[in-house]
Amino acid sequence: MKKEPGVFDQIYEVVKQIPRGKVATYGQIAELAGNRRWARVVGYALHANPDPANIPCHRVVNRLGEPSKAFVFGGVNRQIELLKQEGVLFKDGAVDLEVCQWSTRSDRFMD
DNA sequence: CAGTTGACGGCCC
DNA sequence: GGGGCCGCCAACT
Repeated sequence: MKKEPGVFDQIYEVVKQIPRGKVATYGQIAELAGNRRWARVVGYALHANPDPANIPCHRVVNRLGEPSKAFVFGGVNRQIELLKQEGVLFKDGAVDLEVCQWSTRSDRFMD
C-alpha cells in the first residue's frame, strides 16, 4: 500500500533539496513543487513536518526572509542561530535573501 | 460529505 | 508608507 506522493511529499522533496547555508521561500518552494499557488499548502506541509530530521524546515522562510512565529521549535532565535551556523547571512533578524536565497540555477553556477 | 483552517503571496485601498 | 483583503489548493476536523 503505497501512498501516492501528494502535494506534501513534493514539497518535502524540494525542501530536502535545499543546500546547507541557503534558504528558500515558501513561494519558491511552492513553485518548485509544481505550483506557486501552493504557498499556503507549503506552510501547511512544513507545519506538518512529518520528518524534521530530513526536512530542514528551518531553512524555509517567508518571502521576507524571516522565520514565522510558529516556527518556534525552541525559539525563533534558535532558528536564526542555526542558519547562521550554516553560513547564512542575516540582516537584523532576517535572512539576507539577496545572498542566501536558494536558487536552483545559481546552485549550478556555484561550482 | 462539507466546512474551516493554514509556518503565504500578491494586489488593492 | 502602512494595513487589509482576497485568492489558491490541500489537509484536517
